[in-house]
This record gives sequence, structure tokens and C-alpha cells, in this order.
Amino acid sequence: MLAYLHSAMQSFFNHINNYYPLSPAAQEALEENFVQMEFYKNDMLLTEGKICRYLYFVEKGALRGFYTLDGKEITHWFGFENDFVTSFHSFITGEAAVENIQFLEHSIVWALPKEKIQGLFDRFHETERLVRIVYEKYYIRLEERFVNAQFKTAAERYENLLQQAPYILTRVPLGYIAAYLGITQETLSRIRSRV
Amino acid sequence: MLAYLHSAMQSFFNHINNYYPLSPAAQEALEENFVQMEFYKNDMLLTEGKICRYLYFVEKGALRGFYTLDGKEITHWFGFENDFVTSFHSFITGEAAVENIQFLEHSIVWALPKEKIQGLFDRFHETERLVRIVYEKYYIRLEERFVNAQFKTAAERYENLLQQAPYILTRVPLGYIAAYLGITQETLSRIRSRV
DNA sequence: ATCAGTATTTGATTATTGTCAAAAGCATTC
DNA sequence: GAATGCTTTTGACAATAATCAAATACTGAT
Repeated sequence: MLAYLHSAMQSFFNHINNYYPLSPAAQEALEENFVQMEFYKNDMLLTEGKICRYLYFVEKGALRGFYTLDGKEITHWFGFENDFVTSFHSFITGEAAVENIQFLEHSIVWALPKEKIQGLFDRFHETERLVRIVYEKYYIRLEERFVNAQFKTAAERYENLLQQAPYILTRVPLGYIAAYLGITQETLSRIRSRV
Repeated sequence: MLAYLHSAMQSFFNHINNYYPLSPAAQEALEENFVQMEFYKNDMLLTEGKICRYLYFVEKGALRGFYTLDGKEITHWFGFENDFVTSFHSFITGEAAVENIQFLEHSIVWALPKEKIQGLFDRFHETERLVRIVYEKYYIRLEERFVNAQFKTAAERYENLLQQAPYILTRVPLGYIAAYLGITQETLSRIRSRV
């Protein structure tokens, strides 16, 4: 059983080794606390108003985070293979989520409950170090996205996205991508037509 | 001497106790590694191209981070009392900074060299926990700013800023605030005139 | 108080993007 | 393969913000 779990989580450990390699003992403890979950297209992982108590790791599939504004759904992030996803604000503060998380494809994710994470931090300093390092990467990523959002044109942001995640066009409806870029669907369509 | 240092850093420890209280031993180790520095208006803390090897804590004063684009200076963040500031990307990756950091007032900051921080993490798990928690707060703050940047109008962002940091208007030139909000100085001036 | 330099406001015009509405394109199901 | 629902594109117009230029207000030093 452990052997099965281990092989199932191989992509997870391969990935986190890029951040900070864990000792076998810490890996084993992590494995014991992760729960694999399977979802299908359009399934909801979280709906606004609920408290998000899990951190998820995407083994396979795609998700979006969105909130509603004036009755419209505003997609503001995507998650793909090897991404950590959660409603960060809700997960950290314990307050109700203002966003929804929905699957865009058939997906396999691993869920780690918040209270288990705290226990891992207490027992294995190295797991807290891993998370600290992951935060650094994600913070830098968000900083870049912020600078793009505020100081680049819509067309530049689109070009950027295509370079960084060319697969996104085939996996995500254009309307979601437009919202993600902070523009309307019509504007994105026009940007595309004049390339 | 230690007593002097301790009293000088009181505001720092008062502040971080809100995040995560440290043991006396960890506090003492932190104190030994911090260096107090004094700067005057328009002094540069960092210029682009240099590697930022320090984390700073602002005891008193104000700073801005800015980069140059098409010959213009784009201010993209401010730091005030009790803020941690650094060129995060450069500090974490060890690459040359793309931004500049400049003082807007006479300021007192505490500097902590990166290599000392790693040593503290190794010796005191709790210091790494503190940083992990600080990252969480700063990540959530940046997320909010990102959502504002991409999904709210310039006028809303200005209102927001006034509520969150009303003192900013008296301490920072309007041109810097406009860039921070992602608009031109003229547009900000017009927004102000029609309130 | 005056001057020089800087910061802020105002005006006219242009560029970009949003909004509302309709048409065209695609995919899925019966 | 026709019909349905959903996605994407196109069109006309309005709103928002940028740009360039000039005027006004403010600040600090003499």
C-alpha cells in the first residue's frame, strides 16, 4: 500500500524536489496526510462563502478560480499540472472564501488538510522550509503578474501568456482567458484578429 | 549595549509579535544580526543592476520602489513604518535587481543580511516560521492589490488607497502615487478634482 | 519678499478598451 | 444531418484614460 501511494505521488515528490528535497521520513509523513481526489469537468472544488480548509496539488487536469462581480464571473487564475492551488485568503485566514474554484477538465488532485500541515510543520522543520520556499516562488510569480496587469497593454499580456503557457488556448475557453488578462472577450478577440 | 539594542529594536519586536512571537534566545540572535542604518530624503537604498542582499525593516520613514520604462520612473510600491522592504526578486534569486529603492524622507531602517537569515533559520525553526507567516500576510496583500489593479477603475483604486493609507497624500508626491495606481498624473489630478 | 525649480492642474485631442447587439462558427445530441 | 446550445467574432458607439502642451500653484533658498 505504501508502495502504491509512493508511486502515485511520484510526480508530486519529483516536483517539490525542485524546491527543497525532503527526507524520507518527512516524505512518508506527507504521503500519509495527502488524499487523492478525482473530479470531472465543471465540478466545483470550492464555492464562495465556504471556508477552504485544504491545500491542493494538481497531478493532472486544469482548474480556474473565479469570483462574481455584477453578476459576471471573473476568472482570475488557472491551475494546471504541478501547481499548488487553494483559495489562499480563506485557507490562511480561516474566513469564508470570496472565490469559487472549478475544474475545467477531468482532474486528479491531492488534498492536504490545513491542520495536518501545521502538524507536519511542528514535527518536521524541513516541511515548513519547503513551504517557505514555495511561497517565495509564488510571490515572485504574483509580482510579475501584478506588474503585467498594471503596466503593460492587453496585447502585451496576451503575448506573454502565449509564451508562458501556450497550451492554455487549447484547454481554456477564450472568455475565461480574457477575464484572466483583465479585458473583455470582445477585446481579446480583436487582439487575436490583428496578429 | 544589549540593553540599548533591545530598546532600539522594541518597535520591531512589538510588530513581529503580531505575526509570531519569538523566544528570547531567537530575539537575541536576531538583534545581533540586525544593523541600524539612517538615510535622508532622496538617498538610494538600491539601484537597478545591483544584487539586493538585505532584508530591511522600516522603523521610521518612507521609501518607494521604482523601475524605469521608456525613460520614465514607474513607482510600484511604497514602504512605511513597520514594513519589511527589499527588492524581493533580487533578494530571493540572487539576480541583479530591475528596480530602484529610494527614500522619500529621513528614515531609520534595520538591515538583515541574507546569509544571516539562513543561519537563523537553521538555528531557530521559529524564525523560519515567522518568515513563513509574514510571507502569507504579504502574499494576501499583493493578491488584493492585484485584483484592484486588474478589475477596478482608477477612481476606485484611489478611494481604496485613501482609506487604507490616508497619510500617503501628505508624504508622497502625487506623481508617484499616480504611477503606483497605474495611471498618469493628469488622470489622478482629474479624479481628485471631481470628488 | 523674490526667484527658480518643482509639483500639480487644466485643456484639447487621440488611443484604447468597454458595452450592447447581432452574426457566425462549432460541437453535441437526437 | 438538423437542431440546439455554447463559443467566438464583428460592428457601432460610448466611456475611460493617455498624450502633448501650457498654465498655475507651491516650495525652498537667497
